[in-house]
Amino acid sequence: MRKVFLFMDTVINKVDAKGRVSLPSDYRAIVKELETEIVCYRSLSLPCIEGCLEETLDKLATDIEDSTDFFSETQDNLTNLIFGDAKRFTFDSTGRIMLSEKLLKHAQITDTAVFVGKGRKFQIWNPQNWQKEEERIRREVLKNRPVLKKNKEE
Amino acid sequence: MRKVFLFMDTVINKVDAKGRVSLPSDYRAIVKELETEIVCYRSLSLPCIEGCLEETLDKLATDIEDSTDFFSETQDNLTNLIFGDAKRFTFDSTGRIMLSEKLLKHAQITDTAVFVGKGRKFQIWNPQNWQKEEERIRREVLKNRPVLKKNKEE
DNA sequence: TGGTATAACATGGTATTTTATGGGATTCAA
DNA sequence: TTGAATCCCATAAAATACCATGTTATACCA
Repeated sequence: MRKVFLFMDTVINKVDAKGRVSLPSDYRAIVKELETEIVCYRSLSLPCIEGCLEETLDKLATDIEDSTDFFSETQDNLTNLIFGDAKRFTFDSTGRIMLSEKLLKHAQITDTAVFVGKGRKFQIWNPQNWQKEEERIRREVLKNRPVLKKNKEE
Repeated sequence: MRKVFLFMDTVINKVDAKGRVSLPSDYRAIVKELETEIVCYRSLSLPCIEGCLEETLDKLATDIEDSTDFFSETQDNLTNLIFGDAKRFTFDSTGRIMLSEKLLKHAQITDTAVFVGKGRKFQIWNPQNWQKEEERIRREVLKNRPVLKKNKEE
């Protein structure tokens, strides 16, 4: 039994006419072992789909409760945006999930999708968009390398 | 049960046409005893593959979560770069892992690879590149030797 | 200490399994 | 009843497990 569960790697899969995509087998293994489900929602800031385990969203709910006021507009807005958008996605016997029109449109995905591991989360991108975004991030992080180091060493 | 786990030594192994390489047996022993897995990714600054234990990356994920905000751009950038590139590598009954095209290309490895221990991490190099890098490092350390000594004795 | 037996290892090759993906059948709901 | 969602089957390719062999390192004994 493994001890660590991380979404990793970058894999490109096809999206068929019905909107079906194979979830990367590594991701499936995590879902199965933890006996949980995948949840997907539109990224708040980027043109991509974001996914995580149900547990992770549960933790987020707690964090939002703890860090914002029950009656605050912030809490209202956040919870509406996130949980109003999120949805469970179970995969079939061949390992595919069916992404909704809403999600596909937001990420501008048509016939190909890129899964990008983010540790506790992952993202699903249009391949061209992801390529641009990756280049942007590399430039950004290399420029600010001291920041990365600082975080690591603390 | 041993108390110390360090990747050490420098081992040269062949890479076959499928990209298979024997993981040094010492490394395998660590993975087995800790009941964990190896994770590899492209070095951010050098033309080599870097590897560590899954636990190490898990700790990093936790550190990033703790030191940056769930919605922050910093967290986004970092996790994309690190976990998007990293991948689990399990070895078969004969002790081999299968390196991906992406990794081999980044490290300019074709038919031979050098494993270099780095303590908690290790690196995999193209033999010629490693030779040059080692010479560079030796020169560098000799140049700064007084500083090194000073630190030790204080 | 020297020599031999034994075990571990690296590595080439092959067999088996898993995975991605297209297509069709069945079920469900509006 | 029609469109959509779910399930099931088929297939090719890729990943993985397994087997065999020569070599090196280790353990053992005289």
